[in-house]
Amino acid sequence: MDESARLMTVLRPVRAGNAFEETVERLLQAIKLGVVAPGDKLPAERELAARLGISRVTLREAIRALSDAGYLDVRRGRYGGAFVTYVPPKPDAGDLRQALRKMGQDELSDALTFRLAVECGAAQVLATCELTDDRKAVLVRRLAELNQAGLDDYRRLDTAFHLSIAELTGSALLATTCADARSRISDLLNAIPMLQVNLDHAAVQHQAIVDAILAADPDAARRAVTEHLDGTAALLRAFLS
Amino acid sequence: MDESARLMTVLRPVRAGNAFEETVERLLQAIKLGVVAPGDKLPAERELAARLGISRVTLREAIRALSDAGYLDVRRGRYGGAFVTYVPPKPDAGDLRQALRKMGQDELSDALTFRLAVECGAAQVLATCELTDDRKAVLVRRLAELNQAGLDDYRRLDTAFHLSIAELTGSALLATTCADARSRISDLLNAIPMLQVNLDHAAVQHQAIVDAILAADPDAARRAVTEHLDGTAALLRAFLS
DNA sequence: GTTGATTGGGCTAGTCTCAGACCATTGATG
DNA sequence: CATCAATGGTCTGAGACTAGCCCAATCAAC
Repeated sequence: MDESARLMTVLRPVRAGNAFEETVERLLQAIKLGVVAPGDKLPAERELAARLGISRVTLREAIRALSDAGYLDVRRGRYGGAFVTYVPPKPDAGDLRQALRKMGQDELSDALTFRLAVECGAAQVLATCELTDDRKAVLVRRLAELNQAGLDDYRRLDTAFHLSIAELTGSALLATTCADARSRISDLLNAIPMLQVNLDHAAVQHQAIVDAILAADPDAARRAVTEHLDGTAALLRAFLS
Repeated sequence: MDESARLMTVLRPVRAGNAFEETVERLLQAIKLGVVAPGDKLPAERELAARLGISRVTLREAIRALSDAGYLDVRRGRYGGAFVTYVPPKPDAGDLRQALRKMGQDELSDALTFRLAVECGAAQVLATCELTDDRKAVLVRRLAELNQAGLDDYRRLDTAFHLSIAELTGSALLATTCADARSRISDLLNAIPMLQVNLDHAAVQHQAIVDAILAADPDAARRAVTEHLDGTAALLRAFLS
């Protein structure tokens, strides 16, 4: 709150861990957010190492760790690669309680507040842009895909829908930040039992978000996103008690 | 926009540079945001290295570079340390144009969008919280300090005011993100000539932001922040043309 | 003055990380 | 069946980074 708090904020660790650990986290983020869907493969090692700005040796250590942990299946030879084998565990109230306890109240609160702020910010910015028709089409298509999703694909397409909002603003920084915010709670979201009631609710809220953005009404967009995310947060907090 | 865009977002470089470069950036952020005011000193090397999670050797290289560049004055012995000598250059339209050109249209647009989203998000979250009296007091005090500021202190106290909004939400992630967003354009902001008209305008807008937060009106908070930041963005864009 | 605590300055041995080269495997293609 | 391009697997030497230690300078307190 005072000046020293700001020192803590800015003079925080420069690196979250060593190159290996950070690489594992990044790959895990790509896998758990469904950026590379189950059955798909990661880019080739040489290309991926270049994209991540690390050496092949370090990347391979990370891939090895994820392979050992059962997230990836690595195959050699042409048309080989690191294939994603991870499928999110079935939603389970017990797992959720355990994950919530492991995360800790403060960290959970921080993550939820962070997500609320950046997703609301992204939506209201998008509602302020003059969207081209094809951008509008992307948004509508993502919503349609989500609504047609089966239970197995729901979380992945839900993620895709939410991230699309940030991406469509055209700000890479904002897209990155929203992806980061979501990945911090993706395990929790995946563990929430999917009741038809909740899915119906979410569908209505998703539609409200899209309507507000297409209507260029930032206040409505803000309220719609807040209502949607507050619903999820309330669900999580209910399991915590 | 499509799936490959999301790959770019998530599989971005793990590290922005080597430890030395990242440390220089971090210290520069602390200096330019005024987290350590001119004349103040950084924490002792041993403590700072621990906070930043790097070795003293690397930290010293960074401090040496900033000392050579005229940002710091390093003194040995007890009560010594690395004292901040940097004072923001006088606002200058020519410098601003040069900085804007150097940054590039896309990067500028990204940074401005990012800042708008996260600061709006922070303000509306704060307007949704049930604020304790002392948190309200912090906000009001920061605003008062800013209003009493002379031209030399204005930018630093303006930064302090804006960052306080994010800090008061209690989310460290959000505070960090807002600090990052601001530091990306701090050089530009510092170069904007300070006309009394603009300062008066800003004061009214700052008051509107605080009023909306204290009134627990997130829509009003969102609009007030948007109006304020749009004003700054318009000023910058005017200089770019 | 002398002392002692605190601070920056510097050295070393060891670990992490990297770039680049080369090897081994695979499977579509001809 | 032979080819060959793409891919993972491996090694090496060089450079970056670290932890820990001790030295040198400074200045308030005694």
